[in-house]
Amino acid sequence: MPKEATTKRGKTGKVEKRKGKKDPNAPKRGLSAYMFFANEQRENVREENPGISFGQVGKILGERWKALNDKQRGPYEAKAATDKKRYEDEKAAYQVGLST
DNA sequence: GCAGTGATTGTTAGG
DNA sequence: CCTAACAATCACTGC
Repeated sequence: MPKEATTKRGKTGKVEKRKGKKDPNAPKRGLSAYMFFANEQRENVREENPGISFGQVGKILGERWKALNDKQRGPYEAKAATDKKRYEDEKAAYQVGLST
């Protein structure tokens, strides 16, 4: 079941910006393909839709994201994977400080 | 060995 | 300052 549409926020509806800190270094994870995709589309989308609020851009961005083909998401996923590696570094260092 | 869980990431916009 | 839809993620953890 926990395989719904990935649109599951917490419980009350909060997803990001959690203040509760549980890890000492909190290695945070890497970004996601959408983050990189948005980084480029944000300029393009907002250009085609000047004056629109986030509600529009946000949704449009999401639609365009999937509108791309798997190969188009490739470069984005690639960045996501690269960023993930970046996180791996923190995680590694973060673990080192834990395993003592 | 398996399962799901939570935490996080970035955009824009406005009160 | 923060949240909200939009999407992916995916490493970590517990028995």
